[in-house]
Amino acid sequence: MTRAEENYIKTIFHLGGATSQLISTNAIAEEMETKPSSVTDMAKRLADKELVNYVKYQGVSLTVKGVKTALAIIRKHRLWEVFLVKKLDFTWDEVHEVAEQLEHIKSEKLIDQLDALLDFPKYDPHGDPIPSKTGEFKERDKQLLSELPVHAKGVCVGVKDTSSAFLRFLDKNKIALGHTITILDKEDFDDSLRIQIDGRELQISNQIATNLYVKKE
Amino acid sequence: MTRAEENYIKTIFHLGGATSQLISTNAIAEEMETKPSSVTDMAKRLADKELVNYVKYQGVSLTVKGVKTALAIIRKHRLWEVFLVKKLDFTWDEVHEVAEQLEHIKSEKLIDQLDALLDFPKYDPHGDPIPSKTGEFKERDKQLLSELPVHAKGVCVGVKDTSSAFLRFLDKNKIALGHTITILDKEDFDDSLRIQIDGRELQISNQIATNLYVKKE
DNA sequence: AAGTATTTTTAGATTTGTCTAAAATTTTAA
DNA sequence: TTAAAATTTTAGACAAATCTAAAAATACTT
Repeated sequence: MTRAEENYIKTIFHLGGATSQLISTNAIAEEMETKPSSVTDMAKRLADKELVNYVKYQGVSLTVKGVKTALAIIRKHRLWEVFLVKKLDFTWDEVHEVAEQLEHIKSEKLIDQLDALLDFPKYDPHGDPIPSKTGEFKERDKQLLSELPVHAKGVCVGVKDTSSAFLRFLDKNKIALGHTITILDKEDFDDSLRIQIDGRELQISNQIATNLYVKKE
Repeated sequence: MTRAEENYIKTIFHLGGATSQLISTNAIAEEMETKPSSVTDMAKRLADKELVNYVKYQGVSLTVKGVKTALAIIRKHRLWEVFLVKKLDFTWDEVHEVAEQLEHIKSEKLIDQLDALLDFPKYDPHGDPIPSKTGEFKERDKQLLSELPVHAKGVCVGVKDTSSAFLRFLDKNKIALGHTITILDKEDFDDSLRIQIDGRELQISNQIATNLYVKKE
């Protein structure tokens, strides 16, 4: 498996998951910041290797083998993210770029031992679940903060947007995974929220609330 | 810098160090298990980037910039080796292959933090010195065990051959870095040695003795 | 010093992954 | 339902890194 192939597989999983829904070459090209014609070329190569089903003019979906491959890469990516934050004091907005490189390192022992060093973490620094060695992968029970009714309480368990800008905003406002958030009030006009977190009161925009995952209490 | 370029720079340093001695394309090809014609191509590319001096039909040597690059890669390689052994329980014969991959990861913060996590180690698991961030690099004062006279004492500080076969031999015979070795006797016929190590007596061949570095006491 | 052997380079081909521009197909919409 | 718009594929080109086979340069040897 080449690095490029791995990146395509990961992107296809990101866009379509394990479903058989066909993902267009255009969508993949957009996500990977490349051209549709390049995607077509790669789609054929991946189909030859039985990692994807490719239907001309329709798109691609991952085969069982492709899903397995994708989960292995995601497992590596997220374990490395945990390592960077827990052991090397990276902030959660710094990890992605380096993990993108580390995820391609080939060594089963390396990943198994890293998993052990980190105490077999279940979630990465953004709250996303880490697939097990065998590819088990349970999406956490969660919902967007914006979907909670007034007076409801939830524990912050993840972020949808993982951009540096958003993550740094959260750091600046001391909003971190594990914190309990209570919705004090909703503003109909702009859908902004008044929340309580960590004993503080905060006014947050709808854009923030639609990118924060919470687990209802 | 591409991965291939980095590997060439590393090999040239390995064969010629920081000297201006020209290394033949043949020697490089042999070391890298590739063809001399491929080395010629790369030599031109590296010369374009001012990483090597290339003299047609004579060979290449590293420029100052090339040496700096080589030391940065070696620093990364050796720090990762320490990490694998100290944190992930790799044995010293398992680290090379994985470190070959990890040494190409690009992130200054990653290496700085890794260095700190490992407590700023001075030597890698094979006893080779780790260049500092600024490229400082002092070869340890050492000599081959085979060069020691009878009754001399030395501390084991490194290995010349880093093959799995040799390293596993050392493990099996409980010869490790830091152990004190005393030469009890030399056999003229085959240059084998009778040594004392860790309270035990051991007969070792000349081939072993010419691949073990000690620091005379 | 000339001729052979060795080393090194050049020329041309291959693979991977990418691109642009043009052709083919599918979708949308009047 | 047919023309226009959008999407997707093909064709041809390019760069990196490699190879083989042949040519060129250097080194050895008598």
